[in-house]
Amino acid sequence: MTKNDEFPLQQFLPYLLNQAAEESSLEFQQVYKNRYGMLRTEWRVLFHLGIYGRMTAKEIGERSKMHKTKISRAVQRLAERRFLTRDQDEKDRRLEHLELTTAGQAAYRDLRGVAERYDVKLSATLTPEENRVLRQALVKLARMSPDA
Amino acid sequence: MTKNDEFPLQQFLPYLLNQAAEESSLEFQQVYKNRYGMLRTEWRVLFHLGIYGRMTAKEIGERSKMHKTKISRAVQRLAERRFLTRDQDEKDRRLEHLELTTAGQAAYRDLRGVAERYDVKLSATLTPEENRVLRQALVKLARMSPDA
DNA sequence: AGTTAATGGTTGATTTTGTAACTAACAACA
DNA sequence: TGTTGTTAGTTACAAAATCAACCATTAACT
Repeated sequence: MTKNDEFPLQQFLPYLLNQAAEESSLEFQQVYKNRYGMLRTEWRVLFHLGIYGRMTAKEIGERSKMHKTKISRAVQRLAERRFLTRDQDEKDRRLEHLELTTAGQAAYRDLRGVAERYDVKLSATLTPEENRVLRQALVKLARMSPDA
Repeated sequence: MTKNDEFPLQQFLPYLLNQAAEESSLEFQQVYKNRYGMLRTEWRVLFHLGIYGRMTAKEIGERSKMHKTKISRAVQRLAERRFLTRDQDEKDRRLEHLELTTAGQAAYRDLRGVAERYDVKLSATLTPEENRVLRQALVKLARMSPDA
């Protein structure tokens, strides 16, 4: 009783996207986890600060679409480990400007290198067309602006 | 001090894939969560049984790449809610054959309809080329066989 | 048969996430 | 000034995922 023609689960986009996302994240995850004890939210915050420089938790939330509690906890852990500093805004004391420490910048540069090489490796499994169209389609699905 | 040219985070495949996966899963998640109180692992198990019929937890794990503890707990919850039955194999008493109940089949058919319509909706935001190439590339990245 | 290894599946402890309620600060406006 | 509403960020508690250790059973090998 093999009735495998009922629904193409492997073609269902949310399923397919999750499978591909999980699988393609594994190797990079090993690195930021083993090398710096970071979680996914933490490398994301780290990268935002590394790329865009000094910014507030709110701004990170707007760019990354992560929930503010995730960001709050990631910032806490990164601050404990001295990867970033928190600096209260003088005019609006609700705001905290976050900035990478030297150690944070070093970790960022290191992981950025890993990410760059890993992305090249992943891209190599796809044709040029697949690479181009894939990224384009993903951006649409994530409803993100292509640059940002 | 805006130094946003350092690393194209939005082009980093694991990041992009996760963003797209999360975003594109939200709407479907609302349905299986609100309508049946299911978790992601649970609808996945339900679908596997709905599509392929009677099978064991191990077989589900091989197809879905979910960890066995996730599957074990999903099966428990689905069994409690009478969406599936567990039937011990006579020859190898370690094995349990799982099968959807009538209620489980009804839930599967309902959710499958939702999934089909949702997939059409998602596809509609992409061009035909994007749809074709996207799925093709995702299958490669997920290291899955296209049909299954 | 008896011992050891491997397998299918479960459980418990810990970590991580999600949700909602919360605090402190600011804004708007009477 | 006082009241009400927002906003940035935190915290508390429940829900869920992770990881390793664990049974029970079967397989493999002597």
